[in-house]
Order: sequence, then C-alpha cells, then structure tokens
Amino acid sequence: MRILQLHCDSIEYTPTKKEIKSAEDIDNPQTQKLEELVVAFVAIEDGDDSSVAQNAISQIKNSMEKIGCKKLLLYPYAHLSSNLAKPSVAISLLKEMEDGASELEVSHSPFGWTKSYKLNVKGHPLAESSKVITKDSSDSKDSGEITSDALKGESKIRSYWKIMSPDGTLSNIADFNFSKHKKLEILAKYESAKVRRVDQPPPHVALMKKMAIADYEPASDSGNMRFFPNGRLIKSLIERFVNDKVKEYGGYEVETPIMYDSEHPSMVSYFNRFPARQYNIDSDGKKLFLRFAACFGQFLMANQYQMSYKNLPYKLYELTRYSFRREQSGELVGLRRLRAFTMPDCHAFCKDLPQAIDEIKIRFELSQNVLHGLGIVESDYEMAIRFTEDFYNENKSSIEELVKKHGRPVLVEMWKEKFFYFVLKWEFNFIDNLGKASALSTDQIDTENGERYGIEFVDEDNKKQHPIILHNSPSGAIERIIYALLEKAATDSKEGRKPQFPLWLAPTQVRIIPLKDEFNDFSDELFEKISAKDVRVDIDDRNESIGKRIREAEKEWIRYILVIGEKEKNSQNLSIRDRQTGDVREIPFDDFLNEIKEQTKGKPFTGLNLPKYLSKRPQLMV
RNA sequence: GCCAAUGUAGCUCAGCCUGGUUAGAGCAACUGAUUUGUAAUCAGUAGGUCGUGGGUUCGGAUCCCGUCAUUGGCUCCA
Repeated sequence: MRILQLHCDSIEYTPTKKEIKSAEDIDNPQTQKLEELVVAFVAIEDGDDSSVAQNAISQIKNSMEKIGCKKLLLYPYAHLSSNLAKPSVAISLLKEMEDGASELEVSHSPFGWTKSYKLNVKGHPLAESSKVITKDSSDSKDSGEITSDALKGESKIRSYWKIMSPDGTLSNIADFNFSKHKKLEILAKYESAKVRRVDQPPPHVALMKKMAIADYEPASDSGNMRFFPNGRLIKSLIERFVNDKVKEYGGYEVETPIMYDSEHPSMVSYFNRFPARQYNIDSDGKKLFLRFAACFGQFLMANQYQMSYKNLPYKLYELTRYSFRREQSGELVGLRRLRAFTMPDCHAFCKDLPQAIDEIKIRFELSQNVLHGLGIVESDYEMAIRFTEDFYNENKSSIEELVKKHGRPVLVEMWKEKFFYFVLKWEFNFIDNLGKASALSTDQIDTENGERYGIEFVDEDNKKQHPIILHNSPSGAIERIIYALLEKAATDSKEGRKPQFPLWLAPTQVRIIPLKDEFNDFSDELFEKISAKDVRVDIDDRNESIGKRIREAEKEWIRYILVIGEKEKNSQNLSIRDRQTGDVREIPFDDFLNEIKEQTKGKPFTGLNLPKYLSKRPQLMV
C-alpha cells in the first residue's frame, strides 16, 4: 500500500464519472468540501491484506495525533502504484481502514470514480509525508516528508559530518569523545542532527531593552531594529573597531548602493542559482532588490579595475549598513536574526588557488583577533569548516593548518560535490547558554563569481583570467556581536557574576555622585578633568538618596562610581567604588586614569551619547 | 511560511477559566517635604478606547472568528 498524506486547510472534490464497472454507487455526485483535515491518497496494491490496512490506519492516526488534526479523508488514488490490487479487495480494505479510525471524523471519497479536486496543503514540515506499507515489513518504511521544490536542491547536497582534531585526524561524530568539548558537541548536534533544546526566550532580548540598547520598531518590518543612544554608541564603536582592523589588514574601504536591478545580467544568473529571499521594490518599472550582502557592489566595482596579477591579492571592504534578508518571520529573534543588519564584508581577489589559500590563513587570524578584541573569547565559539571532497583531497594540509590555528577540534562538513559557489567555507559559531549556535566570523573560497561578474586580471603570460574571490566577514553581523555580548552577560549573571560590557563599550564608564548640591561645582570640575582624558563620565545630580543612586548605577552596569563629599573635596585622592569588587578604593587621579586607559588600550573612543546630568535625562522605558 | 503560547498604565504584572458598579498593584513620571557616606527616604497627583477589526449578548478586558506583533518549536540561515 502506498499513501501520500497531506495536512490541508481544505479540499473540494467532484466525482465526474465512473471509471470502472465496479465503482462504488453514490447517491448524488455533488461537490464535497471539507476543511482542516488530513487527506490520505491511498493506492492499495496487489498482496495487501487486512494487516496492512490496520498497520496503515494506525500510522495515519499516529501522525494525525502529532499534528493535532481530527478529520481524515481517505482518497483512493490509483496513480501512486503500478501494481494495484483488484478493485474488490481494494474497496474492502479501504472500508476497513475507515472503520479502524472511527474515533476520528473519517470519510472516503468514492472509489472508482474520476474526480476533479482542489486542495490547499498547509506548509508546515509535517504537513506532507508518504508511506509505503507492505505485508512483510512489520514496521513499514516512512519516507518522511516530501520536500517542496525550493528545498529539493538543498536536499540533493550529499554531505558527511566529521570532527577534525588539531592534528588532522578525522573522526565520526558518533565516535568522537566530546567530554572536553561540550560546546562543540552542541554545534555538531545542532548542525548535523538539527537538535534544538530551547524553550525560553533568549535573555539578550530582555537585556537589549533594559539596557536601552535596541528595540523592535513596530512601524517598520519585523527584524528591522531601532537603536537608542546607548545602542548606537556601542554599535558605532564596534563598527569602528572592525573597520580599523580590516584596514590594518589591507582592505580598502568602499561604499556601494544598497539596491540593485534584479534584471541586470550578472544578477540574473546569481538569482537563478539561489532562490533568494530579498526585499523587492518596484520603481518606475524597474525591479529592484535590497542587497543581502556587499558582494554585488564590490564585484561590479572590481569589474571596472584593470588588474594585473602583480596587483593581487587586492582587497575591497565595506561595512554594510544595511544588508537585508527577508528571513522567514518565525526565524527572527532579537538581535540574533534580523532582516536588516550591519555586516562587514571583505573580498580578496586572488590570482590562483595557492594565493587564495595563503590569503585565507591571514584572514583567519584577522577574524580571531577581531573577535578577541570585541570580548568574544575562544571558549565562546566553535569552528566549523565545510569543503568539497575534491578540495579536501587536493588541499589537505592547508585545511589541517586552519584547524591547527584554531587549536581545538572542529566540526567538518564534507560535500560529495560542489553545490554552492564556493569550494571551502569556515565559520566561528557562537554558542549561547541556551545551546543556540549562530555564525560570527566566516570566510569562503569562491571559484565562480569572478567569471559571473566578468572580473578579470592579466596573468604572467598576458592572458586574461578570472580571479578566485575570498568572502570574509571578520566579525559577522555587528548586531550579532551585541547579541553575543549580552548573552555572555546573561550567563555571568546566571552564574552569580556581575554582568558587564567591556569597558571600552560601556555607555558610561565613570559616574560621579555628589553627596549634596554644595558639591556640584566640584563634581563639574572633576567631570571636565576626566572627560578631557577621553573617558565617558556623567553626573547623577538628582535629589535622591545616595543608596538609590548607587543602586541605579549598578543596574546600568557602570564600572566606576565616584561619590563626592567633604572628604573627597579635601583630598588629593579619589574614592572609587569599583563594581567588580563592590569595594571602595582610594587612589590618586592619575592612577585611576591609567587603570582605565590600560583596559581600553587600542580601542576606539567616542564621547558620552547622553546628557551629562542625570536630571536632564529622560527615562527610556522599553 | 507552518504549529502553539502570549499581548491589560511608560515598564513589570494581577483581573479573563465561571461575562455584570468607576479595570487594580509595584516601579517610573509629576508636585511637595527631605540634603542624604556606597544596591531602593516619605507623602500626594496624574496616567488605561484592555494589540487591532468583526461577531455573540441587555451587557465583552473576560466568550467566538479574523488580523498584527512578540516568543517557542519546525523549517531556513548562499
């Protein structure tokens, strides 16, 4: 017996004429309409008997319980098999199945009739499944869901999941000892077996609001965030840090349009290759789309260069504000997954594969350094690397070298054949404390787009060639970095440590609290002295108790608090309440400044992005 | 996109199941008192078309349907 089972919003069918002599008699062949049901197209095959029918109906009932549906239509459908049972047998087994589901609202469409039908299948993953049930197979084969056309291409990718240790040995996931690599285990299961174990909102969503960083913007589309002054300050510092690092590496910063003509020849072939999820805009007959990465702009730009092999590798860089992807609504979460995001994207045009491989090693270290500088440490992320089997066989030692640089075992996905435009891709995945994995840094070796975009250079033999292109995002989306930092803070807090930002990202680094109004002038002087040294300092001049003002500074994660009273006014030293210890220290001004400078060394600075006086500051309640 | 849960004052939440005076509390805001020594000073005032549209009802925050958003799961993540 073969069954195609569909969870439907509705079905409408009309018996048109008897197809065989032994067709069922029906009173009036009217159009029937049923709603919110499971339709099971059934082909009863030669050799099927009562046990097959019982088995089939119990499997159908099972899966209907899973999807919570109570209405079933059995729809005789000969075209599922070329080895059909005799109609008399078929009709009796069909009725037996119907009887076997009496606790459901069950019916069958007339047997032996030609019918026209219209049906609306729901789109969820369990909506479609096919079953083959035979007499000998006590437990039948359930071939699982039938994938939609859009996914068929993806499911064709045949890949093998492995773990590669720093010494280059490959092991099967099932054989690998994860006891010292818990996060890698999470990533491996997450990616290869799609295991998820979360049942609560990610903590960063509450934090991004409470810390007045970012929030949803109901007047925009989902996944398009607003950033408050604190959030903008943090984001812009991270952006500047990444920009500086990429420039140090040798990327040249450019700016390209955020929208493109989807009918432009180079886009057409790209779109054919990927069923894209993009924002579309119709403008005066032009079909524009919002970029989902900086690739297009940079490739079209590179196309204009007259390049020689002597110029390569040549690196273009852009920090997109924004890249847009119309992710499915159910996939959006806080700052982890957005529809509009800021992405550093650095392409290196290389003359050949050896050069590309040399370059990818340099960018690998760049990415490690960038994450480290942002406060994402090694134990926060796990590496995955994916490549085609051919690439592995020809470049084994280079792959092993990357894994060695990482220094810990990595998750490997090996593709039997090339499906994407790249032959190798690695990424660092942040694992949050709910066990969710999201990619931060990544790099790819792209062997296709040089040709697609007509990018050329002249080689040693005066021949035109297309470069190999590397696509690196040293940090991943900036919003995602903020997500990672907030999730880390939430973990700290859960485990009894004080949550905090790296000092260079703190919206306020030092807070001055004058004990009474009479110390306001002295506090102002101190404010000037400190902010002249490029430190973000503010003054809580509100008429509140000292306890309350300290409590609120604590809640804003402010590292240093200076309470100013008679004692401080008359002393050369400062009394500093250090949030990390909760203790008050008395130290000279210069020592205090040095302590701050030491922690913010090599990081960009920008001034306070809020009113200097707390009394002038509106409360942001989100 | 599919399935489910949630949506009440600026914020956090109670009330909803079992429909019935004027929808409550804490925090924040505002006014006044208080001038404070390291995580919440006291008193008072104001603030809500109960996400939104429709339906049932004499009567809807409360029951039903649609819709939007958020969160979780599935899927996806070039």
